[in-house]
Amino acid sequence: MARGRPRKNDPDKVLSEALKLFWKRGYAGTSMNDISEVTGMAKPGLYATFGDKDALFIKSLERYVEQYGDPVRIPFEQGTGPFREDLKSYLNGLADGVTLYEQPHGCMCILASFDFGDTSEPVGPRLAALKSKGVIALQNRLRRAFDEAELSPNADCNRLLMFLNAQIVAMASLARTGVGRDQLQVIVDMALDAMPWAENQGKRRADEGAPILV
Amino acid sequence: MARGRPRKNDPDKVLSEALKLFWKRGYAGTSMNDISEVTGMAKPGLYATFGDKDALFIKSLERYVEQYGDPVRIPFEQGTGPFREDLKSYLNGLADGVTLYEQPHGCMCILASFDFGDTSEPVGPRLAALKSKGVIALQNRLRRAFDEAELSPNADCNRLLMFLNAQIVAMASLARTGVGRDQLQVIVDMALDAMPWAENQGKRRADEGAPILV
DNA sequence: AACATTTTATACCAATCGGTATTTAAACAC
DNA sequence: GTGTTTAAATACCGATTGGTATAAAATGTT
Repeated sequence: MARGRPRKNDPDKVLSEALKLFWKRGYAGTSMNDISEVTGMAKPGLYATFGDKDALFIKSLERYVEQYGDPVRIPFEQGTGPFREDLKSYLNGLADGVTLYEQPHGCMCILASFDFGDTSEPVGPRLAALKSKGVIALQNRLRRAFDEAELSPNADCNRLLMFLNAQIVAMASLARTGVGRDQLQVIVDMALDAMPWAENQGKRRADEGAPILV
Repeated sequence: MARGRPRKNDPDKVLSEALKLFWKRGYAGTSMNDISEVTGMAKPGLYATFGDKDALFIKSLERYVEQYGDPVRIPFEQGTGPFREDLKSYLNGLADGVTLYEQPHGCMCILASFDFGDTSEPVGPRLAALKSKGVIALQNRLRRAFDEAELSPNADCNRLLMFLNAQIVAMASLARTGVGRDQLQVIVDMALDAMPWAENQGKRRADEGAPILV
């Protein structure tokens, strides 16, 4: 065993609880005293273990992405199934992620983006990097689906990227403001139906022709 | 003229500048000292004129909606033109509104929703009422377009309401995180193209058939 | 000029913020 | 046992927060 007085608090658990506090109440709404009380680790211990508040917040963000984002994003990015199924799972997974865990809900990264820009040091740049992982995953999977002819030859991947990203941001934001999982399902379904699937891959409603968002 | 020492600061101008500060830096990020410094009205004057910080914030929210929301929403709700044109003007007006004025951009109501829920007194309920004005306008105009057969008979107005609201929330949130006006145009155009317009009203791209979001 | 009225300006309050110095407790090495 | 090492706990720091007591300045009224 290591020398010295043994730790009372597992830093991993402390970080996990700090994450939840920041996620729930935001950066400004969460004080180091709050974190100390909830985790049981006294303030000097927090500072010795994680650095200052900014550093703890950044570590919380990274942990958030690792714990709640990666398990949904990575299978999507590497998905081999039909793109429509991969995208469906991804969007449903995200809808779950922004509604099922903490209250109030939402995405911690988007919440943080409202407080910090993408530039203000030291949180901004780190946050921008984390957010870009999602956009890049979407971009890669979208491009692959296009190359494999799962999308219409007329599809514009850049515009679709923007559109899908918008649906994701909307779900996260709406969840934060109290909209429930069932309402997010409407967004998921409409986004899927609105995609320009290749002719032979289309699974559109059979009872009619052109209009999609019905 | 009224008795007593004349006012140095016009309360209307003070409120207008307080609004901009809250819009730019959020509730927690804006102190009464900040507002005092920027407006030139000393703190006791602020409290005597507007009440406490919550009251000033609520008045700022109402002023924001009145000054930046109503001029875009009311013409849309009462619009008599083709629905597609009214909606196009509305979405473009909102895209302008969340990018052209303050930096960082976004919608002050949605920003406030991230800090306060729709329930926490005293801001939450007032905020929910302001936000509902937008949803109700959308609902009314959508219903009218459906009744006037500008939308497909198969259209589900409740789902379309959710979808359009999502696009608006997405634009506001993305603008807050730094996305520019030109990128929001993609969302506007795609939302318009994705709507289930009635056959004779459709103004879809002529070069192809079914897929819409291209 | 003297008073009443209203708003200004200064200074101040307790509470909380992020962050730290200092002491005490609990382990291992010898 | 006596050190040494590591972490916990208490108390504290200056700065800032939302909010206010108090007094001075500027007007109209008499």
